[in-house]
Amino acid sequence: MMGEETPKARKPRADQLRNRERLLEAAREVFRGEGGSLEEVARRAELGIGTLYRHFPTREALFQAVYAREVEVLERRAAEDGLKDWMQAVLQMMATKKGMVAALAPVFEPESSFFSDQSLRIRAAVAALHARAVEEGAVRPDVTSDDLMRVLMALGYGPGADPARADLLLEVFLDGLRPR
Amino acid sequence: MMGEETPKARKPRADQLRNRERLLEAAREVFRGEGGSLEEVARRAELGIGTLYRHFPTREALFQAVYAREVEVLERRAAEDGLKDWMQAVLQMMATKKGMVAALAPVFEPESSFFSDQSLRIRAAVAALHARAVEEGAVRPDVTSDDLMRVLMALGYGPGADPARADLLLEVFLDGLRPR
Amino acid sequence: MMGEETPKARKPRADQLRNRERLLEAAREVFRGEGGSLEEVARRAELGIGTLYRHFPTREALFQAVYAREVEVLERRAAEDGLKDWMQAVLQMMATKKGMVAALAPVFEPESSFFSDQSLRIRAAVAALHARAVEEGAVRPDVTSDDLMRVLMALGYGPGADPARADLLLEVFLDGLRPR
Amino acid sequence: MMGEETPKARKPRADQLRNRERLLEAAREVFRGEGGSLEEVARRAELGIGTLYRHFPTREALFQAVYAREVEVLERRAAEDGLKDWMQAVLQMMATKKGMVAALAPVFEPESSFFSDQSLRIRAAVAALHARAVEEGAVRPDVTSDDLMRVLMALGYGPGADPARADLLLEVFLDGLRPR
DNA sequence: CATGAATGAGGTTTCATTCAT
DNA sequence: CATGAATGAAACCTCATTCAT
Repeated sequence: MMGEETPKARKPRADQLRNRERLLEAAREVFRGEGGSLEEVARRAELGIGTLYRHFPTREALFQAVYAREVEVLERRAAEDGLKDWMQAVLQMMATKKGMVAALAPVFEPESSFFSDQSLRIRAAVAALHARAVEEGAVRPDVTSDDLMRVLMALGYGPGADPARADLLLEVFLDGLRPR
Repeated sequence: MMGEETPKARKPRADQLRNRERLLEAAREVFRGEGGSLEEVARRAELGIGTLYRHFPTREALFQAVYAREVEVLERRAAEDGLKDWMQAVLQMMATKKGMVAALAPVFEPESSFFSDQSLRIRAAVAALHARAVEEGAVRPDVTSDDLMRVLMALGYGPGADPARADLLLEVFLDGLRPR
Repeated sequence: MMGEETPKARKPRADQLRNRERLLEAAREVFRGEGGSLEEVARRAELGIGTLYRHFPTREALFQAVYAREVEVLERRAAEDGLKDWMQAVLQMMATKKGMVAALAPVFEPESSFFSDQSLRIRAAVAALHARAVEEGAVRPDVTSDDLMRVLMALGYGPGADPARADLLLEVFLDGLRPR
Repeated sequence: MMGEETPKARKPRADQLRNRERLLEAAREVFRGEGGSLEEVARRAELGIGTLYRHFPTREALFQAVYAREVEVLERRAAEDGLKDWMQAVLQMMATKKGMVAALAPVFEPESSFFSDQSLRIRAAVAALHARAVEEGAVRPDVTSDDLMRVLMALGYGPGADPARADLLLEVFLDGLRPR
């Protein structure tokens, strides 16, 4: 398979990391478009399917690896920003790095327990943000931190989501969030 | 297969329509629950797979037909209800008739041009609702009618959407929607 | 796939039974030789893999179907013959109809509960044979009816089994079986 | 991988043998339990798969090597024991060291010519045992030494074989073996 | 018209084997 | 020599679609 593209050249061992990157990059591209077979990921990375499986023994594992990094960034920013800034930043990232979006979706589906690690971490981060905002009176107390995530996911990812409108709708929502 | 149920009677005409209905109903049920093969649809409709294909020559065709149905209901209600009532009703329907949700998603994806007919009709309906609401001062004029659809999709369908929270979040949005 | 062999000819519906037979025959041949993929069975039957799966939705189902018939024959004869005659007959069948042999193996593996139906039936038949033989004083009472089956399996199927020797060894066993 | 266990030492020679042993031991364990990939063998031996292949260039080669080992033991005992003791011992070994059983099976399949070396040796050993037993009048002369092997294989390995019953059935057989 | 058997492409996964390091 | 990453053939299974009856 590879042989057809580089008849003689044999990939050296040190390329392992490189291959991993290739697979992740390919996976990012493929997962973007709803669906996508692992075979396609391998093909796009110009690697054998076996290689993919060596690096990521299950579909889930690949998924997680693709998105782990994105989630980390979000988590970090949650610690630094205020609620509004953070939400705006998230929308921004969603607009530009489409990969992250797909990443977050499963995180907030309670069923998917295998994402628990990342899920827990980011939820904790958002919970802190939320708590601060409630204290400051910027958020009605009957709206939970999970609600905030939901809205974010929806605005950035839901069907019909449009980055160009997301900011405005976020503002609308934040306006509505203030306790009456 | 069907022959066993209607041993003698060779119904001529109305059965056609009946079958179409059965198929649509079955498709709705099957598409609801994440996936489902056409074979399963046919089985549930107690019809042969061949019959399904006579009525709907591709999977897409069946999808569209199912979706047309739901959209009509929404359209009708849009003419009767006020904005808030309508939105609540839509959320309600989303919560109970999961099929509709899946149906609507493509409507707001601009790429899917084959849905254009229904898409245009419901958009027109919502536009009317929106116009009234803006006139009444219930909606900031910089929020478009498509934005309203987005919000609905988001609350009812987006990742992590939870019917139990949707009503509250809709209220928050509507609060935020009022011109300052 | 079939098309390549019979470019125009389309198999008529009535061939369904024929196909079933073809699959069973192919399975018998393939299963004979330790292992064998379902794909190979389909290939040998000159049918698509999908067809195989339509007829036998699981590997187990195919297995059972292949051997159900053989077991029936054994069962019938058990009712008619005496112990020695029956055992000789079984060895005879094992020697000629290799399929049956493979059939019986799982029957006497206690783990495979899915064969329980056939397993139970034939065991019952042998138990009756055994009971009669014990009464007649032809079989030591500490040898069970399952033991008898074991011996048969061993002589007819075990590694190195040789039909040409089986009769003699059976005789040896029967001699040994007499209560001292 | 191994490097981590032996950080500095570059053992020159004896390690080779050691590795071979480790691989054989691991293979024995793995082959025991129905299947098992070569990768698993290597892992269990705490060696690289490449190393495995250096020692045993094909799966078959490994199999044979494992088998040779077991057969040697049997051969040695055949020289020391009497027939009954030896047969009991074999059954004993079969019950505890399942690996050996799988190993022996091919020996008595006349098709597998590659096992000929070991096959010949053990056959010779059994032939000697058999000859002695015939002389002593313990074995009907029309029963061959291969027959003895067959029975043994079958009782210990055939379908439905049960170590708990094997001893009794062996006794039955030996009883039957006595010339009338 | 209705039926459902047949098809095979395509997805997932495993594993023996090769080869650069 | 030892290593293990890479490979891809091959197994398993599902499902949209076609077509003879």
